[in-house]
Amino acid sequence: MRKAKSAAEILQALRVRIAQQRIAPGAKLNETDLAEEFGVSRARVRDALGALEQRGLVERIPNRGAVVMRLDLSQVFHIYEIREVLEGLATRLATQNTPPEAWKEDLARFQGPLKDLIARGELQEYIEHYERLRRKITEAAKNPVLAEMMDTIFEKTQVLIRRIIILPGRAEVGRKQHVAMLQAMCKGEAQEAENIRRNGLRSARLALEKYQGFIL
Amino acid sequence: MRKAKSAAEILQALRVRIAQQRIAPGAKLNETDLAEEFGVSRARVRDALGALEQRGLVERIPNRGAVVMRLDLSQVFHIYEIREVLEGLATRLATQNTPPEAWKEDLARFQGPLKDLIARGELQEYIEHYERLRRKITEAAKNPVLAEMMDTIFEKTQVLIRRIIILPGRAEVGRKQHVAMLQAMCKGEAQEAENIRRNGLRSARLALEKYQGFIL
DNA sequence: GTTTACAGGAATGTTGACACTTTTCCGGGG
DNA sequence: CCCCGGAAAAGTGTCAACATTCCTGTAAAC
Repeated sequence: MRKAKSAAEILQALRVRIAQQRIAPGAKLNETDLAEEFGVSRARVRDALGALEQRGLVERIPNRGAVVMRLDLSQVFHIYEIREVLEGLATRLATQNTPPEAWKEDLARFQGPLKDLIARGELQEYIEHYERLRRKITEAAKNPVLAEMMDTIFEKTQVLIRRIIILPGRAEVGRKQHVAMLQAMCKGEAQEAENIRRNGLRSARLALEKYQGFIL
Repeated sequence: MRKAKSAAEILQALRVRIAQQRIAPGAKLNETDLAEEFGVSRARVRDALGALEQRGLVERIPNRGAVVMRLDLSQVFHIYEIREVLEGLATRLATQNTPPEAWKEDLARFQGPLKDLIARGELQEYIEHYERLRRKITEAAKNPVLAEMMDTIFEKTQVLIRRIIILPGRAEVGRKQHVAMLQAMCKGEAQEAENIRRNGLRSARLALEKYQGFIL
């Protein structure tokens, strides 16, 4: 029984657990157990579960409790179609709002060190750099509503990144696309950067489609 | 005290009330009153308020209750930036998923009768046709996740449509853009339709920017 | 051996009461 | 007249107990 936490903290804790698959898809969330673990009353846990339900991370079946949402393939494609346009928009806005020099160091990182990382198969570290750039772009877009939407939709498929990136040649393809995108951003070509980002996510979706049997 | 309703029904009822501004922005939602009105316990109302909070329709201030979210101008622009790409995507998907003939009758309606409607100032009826087409496109896109997102983001600015449409010449401009979009859809040119829809929403945003003093 | 009925247990849904915070109202003082 | 306590009222946050539903295991019947 840990220290008592607020409802928001419980929500956040469960979000990362689900994103990291520390709770498996389809697993049941026991209200009583969670209440005891977090040191709060069941009502608080229920609030958090309600929020998770609204975010589409769990499904609540009447009288049977909350289970972690299990996403089927079609849903994943739907999400990737949306990510295509949302992240494209974020890229364009970030390019427009930021002086081009700001992306120089990111470009250098993706051209040099990260290439070696991928070659050596250090994918976990590569993922961390990828997510860092993604956050930087999201913030630079300066659109809180967009940031919120991207978060809620991204966390649904976060678990898939690790599986996509190990597909044959996929990591290197993604890196090259990021280099091209960052080059456009360094030149201040917002529209071009948006197009590149969109194409990048579309190719990721197509790779998913091709290898779907190996992923789900 | 009406008939007892489920939590989902209360949520829906409050959603439409807020969308129609039957509850003014900034107004406080009294839990006890709502519970009595809907004939349910306060806990149910609290669940519904929690859902509204997650959707960004109300803001909950500790120990002071839930107030209807009051959207400032910057937020409106942020939302329109997102609508631009989301509705553009929906238009492209709808065009790809549907035989071109399906849009013929909509095109005819926007070319003929609706032009007269606008000329006669029957804006309310025009809005209804507009929203009907919008729903049809959303469904034809066959992407439930996208539909859900468009709904949640659209309902935040729904109240503004009536104010934008009365701007000088705005209704007619919007109609012409819809005609152009539907012509592209009738020819099966999905990419072109997406671009037209995006430009249409951008021009609406610019009109908002220009006349912001008259609207908020 | 399989199936069905039933009882016990476990988990969720619901309610009402209680504690705490904020607001309001009233009276006194400056 | 205005302003400042302070107590009462109203409203929200929290909790624990109760009701209901669902799952499990056992035993009997076919």
